[in-house]
Amino acid sequence: MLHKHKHNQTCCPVHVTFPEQEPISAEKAAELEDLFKILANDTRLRLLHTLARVEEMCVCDIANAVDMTPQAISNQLQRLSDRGIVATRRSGNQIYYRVVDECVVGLLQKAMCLLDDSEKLAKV
Amino acid sequence: MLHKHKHNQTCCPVHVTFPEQEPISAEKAAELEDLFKILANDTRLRLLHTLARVEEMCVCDIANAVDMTPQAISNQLQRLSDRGIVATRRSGNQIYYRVVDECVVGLLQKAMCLLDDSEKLAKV
DNA sequence: CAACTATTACACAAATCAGTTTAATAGTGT
DNA sequence: ACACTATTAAACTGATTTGTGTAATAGTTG
Repeated sequence: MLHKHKHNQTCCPVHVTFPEQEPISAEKAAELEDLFKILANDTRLRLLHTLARVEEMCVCDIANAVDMTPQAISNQLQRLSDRGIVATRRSGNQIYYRVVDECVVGLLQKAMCLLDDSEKLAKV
Repeated sequence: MLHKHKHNQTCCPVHVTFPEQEPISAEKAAELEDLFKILANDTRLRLLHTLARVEEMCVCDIANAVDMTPQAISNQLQRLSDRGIVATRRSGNQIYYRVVDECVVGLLQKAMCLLDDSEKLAKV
């Protein structure tokens, strides 16, 4: 039952080790917590995934895309903007959001891939 | 100011796109949220990082390593165990924890790498 | 300026969460 | 059986978070 790794996965490494001997610093752990926290919300994840597939999109269009109110969307876009993950551009009445931190999207992509892997494993 | 990507980073892809045209499903977003949530806590991150560097470790040793009470540690280890990220083995009085989900550790490693990248960028 | 649209700001209520405290459980040694 | 250690369970508190409702702001159009 412990033979979890079939070596036919697309994301998971066979074995991960941390080369450094030192434990992670409390400061770095806090930074990591912040990073994961911003991704630990299904609304923000859907916003990010939506924005990652287009050049830019205005709030009401995003709200329609995820079927939520513009207020709720604006709340979360603000948080993504505060972290520098997305940025805005005003054009008339609309405010257009776009992804500027590709790294975070890369992390999201990796996480989605991991989930797919475990689903595959679960089906065996 | 928008030229963020210097192409000398170690983790961040230059540009990430999601090949699929469909938006992420609410169900998958919820799964992702759960995955990131478990990582969105500095205590759990320190536990994971500690465990990823050894074969296995008992609760009191982990508690010492991160300088917290065994009760607090046990709380979080339980949550990691519930998700199948770590597993336990009893030996006498001690209960030894070990990492069994290397994928999650891989995600942690990638996140740490991203943070290092942004620090490097910030210093420029 | 007035009416309208798009977005954000703010206060709020419900839910979730982390660490503490206290108590219970499991195993060891005498 | 008893004392002891290691770990977990359960209840509790304070803090954080999310979407909602309402109001405010910015821009457009007539």
